[in-house]
Amino acid sequence: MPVQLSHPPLTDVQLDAVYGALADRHRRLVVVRLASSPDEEVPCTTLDVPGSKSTRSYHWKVLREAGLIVQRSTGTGMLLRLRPDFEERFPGLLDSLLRLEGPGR
Amino acid sequence: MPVQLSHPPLTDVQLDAVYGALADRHRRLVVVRLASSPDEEVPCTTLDVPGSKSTRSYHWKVLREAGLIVQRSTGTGMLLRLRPDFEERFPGLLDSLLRLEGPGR
DNA sequence: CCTGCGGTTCGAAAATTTTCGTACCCCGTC
DNA sequence: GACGGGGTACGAAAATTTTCGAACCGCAGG
Repeated sequence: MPVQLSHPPLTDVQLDAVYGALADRHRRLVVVRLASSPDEEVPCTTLDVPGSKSTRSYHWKVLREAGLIVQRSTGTGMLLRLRPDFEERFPGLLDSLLRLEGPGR
Repeated sequence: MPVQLSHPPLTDVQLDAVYGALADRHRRLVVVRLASSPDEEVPCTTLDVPGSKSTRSYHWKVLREAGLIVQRSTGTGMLLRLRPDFEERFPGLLDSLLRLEGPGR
């Protein structure tokens, strides 16, 4: 089995988790990057998150469990993209983030 | 001296601190409450934050240092209000919070 | 088939956040 | 002026988050 990645139902995700996930600058910048092309799947190797590979993996998990991203394995590498239904669950939250920390900030 | 409460210049406040402060539901609800009447000073005794008095005091401090609130002592009790220049520093962030957790949610 | 690369998970250690008690302060009241 | 109510600051303990290494897995290439 290609490793089970838990993407919780968004109805289970609480604001605590979302704000908690966004309380880290590197994670915030990942979200901003993904949001800049919401339909694109981005290889996680291209994302600027410091630390060992287990640390990076931990950050993807935090973002996943906050409902912010979808993570898909391609055997040879991981792809991340913005979770498309996030906006529906927490409308406006991402807009607000992008306005504060979007391109050019 | 009536106890020195540190209200940092908003330019010093980072988004990390703001999202961190909002990662706690009780603190979020305080902000929502204060935002419901932004010019009003609310006695902190009326706010629903559980814990001992030092714990409550700690939460005010977190909110203060995130630039979210202004805290004023009246000798006989503390008054809190929304920090008026917060919106200017982090435009849209409060709106987003209120939309998600405002009255009736 | 073996090896290397890119990943996850687990467990432990480190760092940070949260909680509380205690000591202390200010103010109003008796 | 002593007392009590409402607060902050500090220090220690508890809880949570973050980091890392080690063990492991799947796939692509030689």
